[in-house]
Amino acid sequence: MSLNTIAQQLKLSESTVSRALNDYQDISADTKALARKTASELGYVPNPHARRLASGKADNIAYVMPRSDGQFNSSFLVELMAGMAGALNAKGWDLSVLVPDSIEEEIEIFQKISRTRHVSGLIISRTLTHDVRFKILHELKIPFVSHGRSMDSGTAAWIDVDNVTAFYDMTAHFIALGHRRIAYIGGEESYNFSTQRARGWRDALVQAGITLDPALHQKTELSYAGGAVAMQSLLMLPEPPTAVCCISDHVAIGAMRALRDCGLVPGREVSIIGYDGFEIGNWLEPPLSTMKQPLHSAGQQLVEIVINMVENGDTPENHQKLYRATLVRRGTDNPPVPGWPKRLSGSRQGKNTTFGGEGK
Amino acid sequence: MSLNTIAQQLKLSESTVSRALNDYQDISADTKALARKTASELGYVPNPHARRLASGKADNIAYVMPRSDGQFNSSFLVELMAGMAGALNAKGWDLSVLVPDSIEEEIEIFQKISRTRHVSGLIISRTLTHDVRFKILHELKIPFVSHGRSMDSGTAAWIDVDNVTAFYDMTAHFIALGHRRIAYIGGEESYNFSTQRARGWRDALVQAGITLDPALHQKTELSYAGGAVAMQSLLMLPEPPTAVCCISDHVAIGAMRALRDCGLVPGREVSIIGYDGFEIGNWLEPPLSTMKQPLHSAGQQLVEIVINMVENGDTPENHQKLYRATLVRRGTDNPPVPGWPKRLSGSRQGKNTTFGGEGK
DNA sequence: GTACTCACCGAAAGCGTTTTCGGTTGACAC
DNA sequence: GTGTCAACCGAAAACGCTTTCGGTGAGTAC
Repeated sequence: MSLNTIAQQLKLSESTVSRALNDYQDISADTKALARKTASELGYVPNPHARRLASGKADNIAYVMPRSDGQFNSSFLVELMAGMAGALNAKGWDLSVLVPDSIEEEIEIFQKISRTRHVSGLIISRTLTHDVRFKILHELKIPFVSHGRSMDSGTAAWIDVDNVTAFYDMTAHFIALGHRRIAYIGGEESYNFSTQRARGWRDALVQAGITLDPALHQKTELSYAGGAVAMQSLLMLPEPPTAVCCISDHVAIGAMRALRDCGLVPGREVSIIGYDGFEIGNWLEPPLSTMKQPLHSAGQQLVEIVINMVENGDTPENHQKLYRATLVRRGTDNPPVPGWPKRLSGSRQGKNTTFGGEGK
Repeated sequence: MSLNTIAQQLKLSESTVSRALNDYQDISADTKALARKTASELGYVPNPHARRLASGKADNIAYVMPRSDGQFNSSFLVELMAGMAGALNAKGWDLSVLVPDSIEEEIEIFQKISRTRHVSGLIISRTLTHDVRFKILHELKIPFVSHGRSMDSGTAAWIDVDNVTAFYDMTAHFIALGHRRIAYIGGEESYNFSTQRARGWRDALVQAGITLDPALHQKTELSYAGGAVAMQSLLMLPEPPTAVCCISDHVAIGAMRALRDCGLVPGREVSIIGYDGFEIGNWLEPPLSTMKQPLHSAGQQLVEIVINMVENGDTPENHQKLYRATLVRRGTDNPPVPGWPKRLSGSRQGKNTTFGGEGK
């Protein structure tokens, strides 16, 4: 079941069979056909380790799975990875995953890869606003593409959803519905997408001539609980918002809970739009409006980019692509209602003021 | 940066250095120390391909990711994979993922692995009641462990949650609350866990001397929409149930929606318990009661088992382990209320009778 | 007939390890 | 002094493939 087997059977040399199978130019068409035929008859599959050792190519790419830091629920990962695996499989490459515990460990892994080259390309995600990984990977000369930009992504390859436009659109949609007092619940500035989304929101308000109220910009933990806390703060304001842009569906779901706990109905007194397009939102009461991004194809594109960089030496800078998220209207985006806002602060109406439940 | 480099620097032979680094018995302690020291000074990392080619060992394991067939939302995968990656990393092994499109492709991959041995062990999941993979992997002599049992899992290695007991406990809990008319929403019998969970439900009812009503056993698609449809059918019964055991949190969430659409409150007229322990359930209205299983440690155990089988040749049969799911009471499990059940069939109260939304 | 080209193939040198097998020491016993 | 034995190390053969380089033979040109 090695090259040798085929070579003997065909009375050819190993090298000829090897080149025939790899479609070299200096092998006759007849020989190629013959080699391929007997190879498939014998069920020959080249030994990947030998191949990789000899060629110096690893033929696989690794995806750096975001650390589960409690900040994110990453159910979108599965779809993304399915996209990657599909595209890789078409090439016969492997997908391996790395789950570093800390940024230090992550960097160690990078250094190891750069030494042994046992991984030909890398996909990173969850980029920080300032992200050292771009510099490090560049220096180590490891081909990589990022899912998400960064201040440091410079000439690197990346694909990213257009966060600014997405939140601009979301906010503009609220404005078109008649809202004027529109809040934004986001996360720490360390995450790049967080600042971008805030910018989209701000731009739309400015564009519409609405004066910015800093109190309407909430920064919170990116979790259910974080969304709930932030919404609670908003409701305690002298003049609460009539619409809220949420950085993620999870935050939005937490915010919905805070509304209900104050006796309000999400999408009536206070409209809400989330972000991620999770299917679950469609099964809430009322169904959560959201922005959806195409994850499966994003996964595919990511690997295609890395493969191009590895095989053809493509310039990373030529692979920077922004794609667009689309609004999915469900039940929580509606025109403002009369009689709201009214002042809630002082009169604690919440039936439940602690959030987080049994948590994880 | 190869063995050779170290050998020259130390004026030793490559083979000596190799054995020193691999802790062979026939190398003096001094030499070992020396080799290790300069290896780490030079930042030497052995080339995995060469190592694997020479040793014939792959030092990695692959996880067969369930096909995304729309039947499942697999947000639990991330936690499971994080557990695997952590345990593997401790050993210096790699984790790769396979995402076959069909069972045929999956089997092809298995055969390829058995030929090239480029994967030393396998983890499969989402086992079917009758699952050919057990036989195939056994014949191909690929070390593997399954997350979930099957009728065919026989002497294979597996770890699994005790589905029967979990649903027995769930049902018994309902009975203790005073319910007598308890339904079960499950999936096709082809999934093994589906039949097991149904059995737990049935056993508890029989044990309590409650006569089984076949109409209370709903089989549906394992999705939000499936849960909604099944619950709707239950509500149309001459005598609807007062409590429902759901095979998954997703199904339970769909069922909650169907209840609300009929003007009912989940956990009041009809109690509901789901399964999976998803964090999201805590943020629904009312919060969904559920059963929780420890996924992170399951991932760890899975890889530990495979590694033991690969390295020590452990007998698979000695690695069969059942762990227990625990009830998480939140808001949807309550005693029955007076005035219910009442007959709904005929008087269509649903404000929304189509389910699925824009979903996929 | 010589020279040159071109298409095709084989020989052989890697790739960086592991692992077997044998050989060289020195110590110790008799 | 010979033999024995253990401790330690080196030589060299794998592992299965890729890739360079050179060589053969047929064809074409003159």
